[in-house]
Amino acid sequence: MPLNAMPDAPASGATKARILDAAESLFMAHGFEATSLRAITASADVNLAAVHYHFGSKEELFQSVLARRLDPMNRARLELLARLESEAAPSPLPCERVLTAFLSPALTLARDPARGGKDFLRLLGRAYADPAPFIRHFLAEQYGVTIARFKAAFARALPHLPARELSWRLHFIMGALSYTLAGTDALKLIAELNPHDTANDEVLLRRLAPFLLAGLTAPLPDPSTVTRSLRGESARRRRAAPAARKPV
Amino acid sequence: MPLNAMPDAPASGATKARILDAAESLFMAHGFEATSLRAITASADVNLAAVHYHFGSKEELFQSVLARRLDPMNRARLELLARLESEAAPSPLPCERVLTAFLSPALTLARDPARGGKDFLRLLGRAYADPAPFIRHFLAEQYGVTIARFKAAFARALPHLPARELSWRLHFIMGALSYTLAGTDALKLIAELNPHDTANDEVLLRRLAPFLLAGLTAPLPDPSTVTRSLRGESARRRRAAPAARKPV
DNA sequence: GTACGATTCAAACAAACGTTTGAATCGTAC
DNA sequence: GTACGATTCAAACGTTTGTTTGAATCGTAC
Repeated sequence: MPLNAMPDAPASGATKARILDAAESLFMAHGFEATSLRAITASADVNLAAVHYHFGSKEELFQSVLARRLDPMNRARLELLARLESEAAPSPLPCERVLTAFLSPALTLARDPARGGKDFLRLLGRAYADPAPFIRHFLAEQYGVTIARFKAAFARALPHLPARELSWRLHFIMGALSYTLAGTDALKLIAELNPHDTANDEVLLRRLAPFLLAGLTAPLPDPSTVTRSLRGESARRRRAAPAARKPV
Repeated sequence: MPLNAMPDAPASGATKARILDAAESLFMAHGFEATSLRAITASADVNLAAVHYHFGSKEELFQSVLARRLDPMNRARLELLARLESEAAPSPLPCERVLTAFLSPALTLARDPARGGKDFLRLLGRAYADPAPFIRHFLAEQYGVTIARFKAAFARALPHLPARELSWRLHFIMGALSYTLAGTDALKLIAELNPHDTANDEVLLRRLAPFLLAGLTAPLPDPSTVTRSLRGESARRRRAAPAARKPV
């Protein structure tokens, strides 16, 4: 009898893939430490030892879960950036299009080739905030060249921006992006974001992009602007010369 | 012999505080799940059972660690906002000063009353991304009124911005802030941010504020702007009508 | 059918976990 | 000094953890 090529057969050779799917979902929901291998293998309906047979350890499983989708996403980012740059040549690619090249592959992934796209992005958002060395090393290796490439593209688009300022702003962008992707129900903290919005990642990124672009192209900070009113001497100055305030 | 009031005595009544300090540091470094009570009590040099005697459980200890600094910080935020608003009355408080009222107490905390200020902010950044129910419930209760209050202040400063758009942008702000505060060495991913920068939180927030302000006051998103080039038809349009691009 | 590498399985491993217990100790009021 | 509540302590509780083992099973080539 033909045992192979059955679409929903649990005993097919897809044990490895089923472990990856279950692990992705559970790691996303509870984090790396709080997810046990027994919970994963039970959810995937495979034997406990299968994880070590196919992946070697829990940490390697986690890295495989990330790499399965991160790898193609970063490749798509680099390819899209190269394509847009060659189209715009010889003039440098404008800032908002570099940003598009960075965000849109994430959007495509969120819209889910196969299943788990959104779960994965939330997992990725969590991984960014995890200080575990094996996670940080993995992300650094996986993201290093991509970030460097985009940083160079942004530097060309924003020649007036000092390199260190650009580094910080890319850091802020990664923060807003990963936090948004992590999509904890901290949303409910803020307000009446209806379920429609949270479900539609395209709407989400269409709102995120202008926000990030504005921050990226913001004027350079003025040393006296932000921390001025914090020491308690703002009352008199505020009333005396309100027009002296900088239009940040 | 006078056993009390010794500054560095390990046997003083400060057992509870020593547990809080050690827990704050270790929770920051390894997260909630990956930090064991045995590691905490060993670091604090107290008996293992002291945690349950003084706090009841590991989860309640975690909440106490957060509340010890979050409570005063949010109170300072609300008081500063009220002070600035009353100074600006009857005109509404401008956007950048509402943002200042939100950020500067975090800066003050980072500059460390006593010790552990920076460790705590990194811990808080991690907690934002943690989906554990008891953490989310705690943060929602702790932050609910503060966020609502600031949202109202921002709404007065930005009357043209739809309420839902404002909610999203506050969400992005929380993301960039918490990710920055979490301060994982993802910094090293991006670039040559020298140690001086990462050590100086004032510099950090002075760079974060203009970024966030620009995003907050960005023009409303244009439906066709962001996702346009993502489908693959951008080449012809880009060359044909470059002037049609919106100056987002 | 027989042999063999790849895979799955039930069972057990030692270690670490959060939590509980009950006695020992401390500080203070009588 | 005696009594008492608050606190500390060593030890053990039962569970769960990641990992390992060795035999059973499968799929395929001879």
